[in-house]
Amino acid sequence: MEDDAPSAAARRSRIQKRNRQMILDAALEVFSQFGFRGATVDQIAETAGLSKPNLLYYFASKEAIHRALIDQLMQTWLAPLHALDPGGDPVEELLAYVRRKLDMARDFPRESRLFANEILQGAPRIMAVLQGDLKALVDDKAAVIAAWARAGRIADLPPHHLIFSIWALTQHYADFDVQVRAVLGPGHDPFSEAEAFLDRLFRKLLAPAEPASGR
Amino acid sequence: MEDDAPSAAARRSRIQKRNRQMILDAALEVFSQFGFRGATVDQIAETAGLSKPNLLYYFASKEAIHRALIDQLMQTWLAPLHALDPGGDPVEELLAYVRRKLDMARDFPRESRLFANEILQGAPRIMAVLQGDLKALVDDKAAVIAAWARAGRIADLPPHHLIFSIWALTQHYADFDVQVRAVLGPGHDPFSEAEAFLDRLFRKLLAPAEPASGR
DNA sequence: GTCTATACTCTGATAGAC
DNA sequence: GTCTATCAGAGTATAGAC
Repeated sequence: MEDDAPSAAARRSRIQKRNRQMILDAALEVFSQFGFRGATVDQIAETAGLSKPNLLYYFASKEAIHRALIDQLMQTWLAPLHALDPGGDPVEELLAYVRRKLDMARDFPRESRLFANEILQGAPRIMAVLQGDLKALVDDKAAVIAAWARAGRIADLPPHHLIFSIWALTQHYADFDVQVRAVLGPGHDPFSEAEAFLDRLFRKLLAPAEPASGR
Repeated sequence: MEDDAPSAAARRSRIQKRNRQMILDAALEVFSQFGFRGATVDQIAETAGLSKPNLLYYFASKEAIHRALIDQLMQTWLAPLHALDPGGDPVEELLAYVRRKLDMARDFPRESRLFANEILQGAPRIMAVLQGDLKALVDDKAAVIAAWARAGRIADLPPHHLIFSIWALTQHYADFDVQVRAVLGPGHDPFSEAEAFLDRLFRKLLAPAEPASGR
């Protein structure tokens, strides 16, 4: 994506790696808040503590920084869903997935907002991934969930929309963080409250209509 | 917010009103996609079919257009929650609220994205509303929901987070529309599927632990 | 590798003719 | 009310000294 065979990353000095990482971190901060067009190289450079030309020594263009960030993001973004184990206990597997997604929202809110910004703008730079890798992964896991439902091990819900609901509910706490905090007021810990709430929500939602084992 | 007592709007000619509305519509299109900073006056003017100076004849600045849009938005944004009737049937009232919000997401996706963009950017222009009117309204309705829960008429869930979940799940279909469609693939109607799914989801979630009337 | 200086384009906004 | 022309400033990116 950026250089030739012997790997550009491998040839980088320690200071280069550190600066690249500082730039990417600063860019994440700025892009996630203002979107691609709303962000400026100046702002990123200042946040990174570098001069603008120096920043552009590391990345050829604003576009290149954004691409690097998005590429890096998409790799980790799909990981939690990937980990959904068809062999595990259905309810616990799905609840664990919810927890992983909520952990990501708490620990990487900027990544979540970067993604949200990209989608809001019509996903110009990641449409291919959405229609390709993401769709394939979701279809795959949706089939697993559908099989669980057919076996009566979880409620019979449309698997794709079930996955959407997990995304929506977890990412909301990252993307709409300021609104959540404004409405809750002080003295709340949104994410720990969300963890308990979402656990109850999905436990109740996923419970099969006729319990396999019951009271 | 913009002129003096005898109401600026009342004095406007038909053509002025029409142009103002065209500008606001174009601005909604552009701001909702790119956010405040990412949008350009040029782009709005072109979308509206006006020259840039002509557009700036109607609105003093880019900021003024955005403010007009946001003011207009916040009025309608709170209406669906306002309509939640403490005297109605709890489950049906909440399901009707979900349906209203989903209808808004389907019919006014740009408004939803404008709001999302504003929140993602830290809500600089609407923080006061969030902490003021919105919080007051949510606190009020949360008390209603809490009372329903205490009476055993719905499940005992944290009311604020229940409201957040309604926002998250409905707005997701507007804000992340391109992702939803990319993942579902062709031949789907996301909103009608969502309507059925969310109805089931909240019906199941809200069902009280021990049914008041039942089999 | 990093900086200063600068080229050049885009953007918000205004002046002034019609 | 609408347009052409234009300004000042911000924006991306590059040249070239160190």
